[in-house]
Amino acid sequence: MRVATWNINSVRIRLGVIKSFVDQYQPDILCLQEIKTEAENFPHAALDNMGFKHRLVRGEKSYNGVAILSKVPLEISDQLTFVNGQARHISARISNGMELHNFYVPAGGDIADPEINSKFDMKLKYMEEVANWFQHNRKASDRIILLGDINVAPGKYDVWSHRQLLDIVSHTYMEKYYFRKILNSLNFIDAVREFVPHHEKLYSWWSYRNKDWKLSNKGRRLDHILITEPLKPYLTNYDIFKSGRDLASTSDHVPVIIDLQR
DNA sequence: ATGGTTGGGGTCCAA
Repeated sequence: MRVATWNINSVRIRLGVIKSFVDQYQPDILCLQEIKTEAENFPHAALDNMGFKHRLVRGEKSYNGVAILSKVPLEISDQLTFVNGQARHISARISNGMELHNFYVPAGGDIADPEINSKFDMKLKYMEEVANWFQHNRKASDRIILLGDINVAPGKYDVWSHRQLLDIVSHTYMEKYYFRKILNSLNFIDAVREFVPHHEKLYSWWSYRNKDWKLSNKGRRLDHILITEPLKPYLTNYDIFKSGRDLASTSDHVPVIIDLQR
């Protein structure tokens, strides 16, 4: 089973690039973040035509919003709301006993100080509540996938320059502390790093604000797929659709993919 | 130190 996560930065304007990705990678489950639409305006027909007969959508107007698109049946699970009422989480149970949690963690604004930037404060609190929820409501022996745009680059080699980004939101010690708390809540495994050594640079996002994203290559790994220990034996492959960043009118994030083989 | 770009909705906010 192939599972992918993609911050799509508006689902309605990206149907073309979603089709390109789906044709090339054939994911069984595609989790989207930042769909930027209310559920009633979600482009169900177009995604149904791409083979996703099962869809769970939690949207809001203009901002945020998440969706799970699937070729295999889904059963809606919790829709968690932390810190504020925003649409940043949706989850589903899959027939083989797995539970999938799709998150869009707050970006946190520009200033990395919770005292003067309420958005950064909200991000830290959000991550703390995610960690607490898993610790209290699930077990490390459960089969759980936690994925999405976590908006944290946790490792030195998850950013283009560790030194230059130490005080930049997404790579501060505070955010890395709470990322670690989420990992520790159920002993999650960072699936992609099972395949790529920690000293190799790896990104899933490149800003729009560069003339040539590939030339400057100032990327960060903000999108993650975490799995609990019972799923580790099934993890056979990963991919990051880096060339997708070159598609016309695409998101600033690219899809991150894993394969779980039965 | 600053500005660079994108999307949504509505003449600005969030990323």
